[in-house]
Amino acid sequence: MHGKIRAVIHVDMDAFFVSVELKRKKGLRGKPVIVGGDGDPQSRGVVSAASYEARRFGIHSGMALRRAKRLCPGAIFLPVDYALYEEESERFMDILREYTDLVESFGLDEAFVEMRCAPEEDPFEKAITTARKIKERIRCELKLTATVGVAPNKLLAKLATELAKPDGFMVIREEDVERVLRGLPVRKLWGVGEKTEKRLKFLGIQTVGELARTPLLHLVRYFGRAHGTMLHEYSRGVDTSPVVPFHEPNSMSREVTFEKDTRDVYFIKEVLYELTKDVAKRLREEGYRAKTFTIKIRYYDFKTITRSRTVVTPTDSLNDMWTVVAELVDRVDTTQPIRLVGVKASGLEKRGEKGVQKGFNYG
DNA sequence: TCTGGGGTCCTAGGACCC
DNA sequence: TCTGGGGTCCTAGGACCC
Repeated sequence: MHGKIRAVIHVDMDAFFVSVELKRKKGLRGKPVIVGGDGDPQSRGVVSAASYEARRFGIHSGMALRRAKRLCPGAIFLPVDYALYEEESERFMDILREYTDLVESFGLDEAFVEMRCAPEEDPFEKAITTARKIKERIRCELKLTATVGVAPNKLLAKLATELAKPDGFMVIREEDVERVLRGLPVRKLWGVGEKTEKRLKFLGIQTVGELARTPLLHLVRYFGRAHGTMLHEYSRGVDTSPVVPFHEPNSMSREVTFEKDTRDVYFIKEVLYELTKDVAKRLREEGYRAKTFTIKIRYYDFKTITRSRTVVTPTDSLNDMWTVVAELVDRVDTTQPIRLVGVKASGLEKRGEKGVQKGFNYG
């Protein structure tokens, strides 16, 4: 017994931040352009997006700007302009929402789309037709290119765009799944990052096909229940997660890396106060209260610690929050140079909604 | 080489309760 | 005197994603 075949579309904008910048700086087309940090390649920051010309030098997102500069001294570095990309992202999402309300944004430049389908319709054919229209409208109306994937679930739709980039279109049907996954390096699978790739390699597992042949019990033993089960399912192309248009936030945070490491406690407290202020402001703007507060400290050697405290009554008051945060700061070692500090509010509760009554007995 | 900032989810141990 | 099992919450750390 299985449900109706689904068809999920994944849309992924190509080199989004860079492409948006090129719309207002047409002279930079065809050049190695890098968007990241404050635009100064000597500052502490990373690449947020690189043009395909820059990628040819081995530059990719997440790379330190200093290193990118070394790899490609002639590259043009631009500061991140979130407000601009958000605006463009809105236009992108608006196009998608014209076809269905089942649009799940995933960052500014990606989204999953699922069509509602009448019983007599073929969801795959409907999705493919829609996907083509979407790609064309992004090209015409936004003057940007996107890669679009269509597959039976989110996992495979995202994999399709990954394989078809840039400016691509790829369909993975149920009958293609085994063939597509078999020879793929495990790193291409959603949820397999650097660490998991290393551990799998150590176990002699390099391809998704090999992963699929590994017994579930084996994987659970090595990676824990959740992760092991996930690896087992994903290696077979199995993913039942729905397209969810809206997620309630679980946390709100602000953090900042200093240009130079510091041991100045007063300075650290000042910065944390500003970050706390920002988080408090956001909580109030969006109508949440939080009951757990966490500070994060990253030392010069990248060792990172967190200290948190949960209060009984959720709050959005700066005074309450700062009282907790200041107390947490006193619990950390400030004799070693610090490169980053952060503040996080979690355990969020929508303002006006009382917490669920504890011990209430239904039925 | 030298590693952002904003998130998500999971694990593991201890406290506490029934 | 010794021994349960299940559940939830809290804290700290870690992997992963864009």
